[in-house]
Amino acid sequence: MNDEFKQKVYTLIGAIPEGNVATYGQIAKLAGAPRHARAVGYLLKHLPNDSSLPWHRVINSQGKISFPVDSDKFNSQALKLKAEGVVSLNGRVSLKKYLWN
DNA sequence: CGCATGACGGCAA
DNA sequence: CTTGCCGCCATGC
Repeated sequence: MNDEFKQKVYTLIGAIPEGNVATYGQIAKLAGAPRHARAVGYLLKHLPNDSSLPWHRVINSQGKISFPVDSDKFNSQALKLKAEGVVSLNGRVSLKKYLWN
């Protein structure tokens, strides 16, 4: 994985305004690598704790959080999204909230 | 180099 | 709406 890709992904995620969300696929595509949705997931997973990126605004194409519904990760992300006005009933996000569609 | 894994995506049943 | 399967790709062993 090249730095170029990383940088773009980080930039794109950082560019997501509050109240909006984007999917892994969209991020990957806009980063110039259409089939790298999983690579994006990899990057987020290995994100440094001190990173200020709004990773919680990145969800999967099903409009849901990519974590088991009862996990801690899920709860924390759902909480953040809720705090930003993104309706996430049982992990679901309104389609209107997507930034790039 | 081969094989398994995963914060994914799309499609069929 | 729920499952299952398969394609895709970076990583780690």
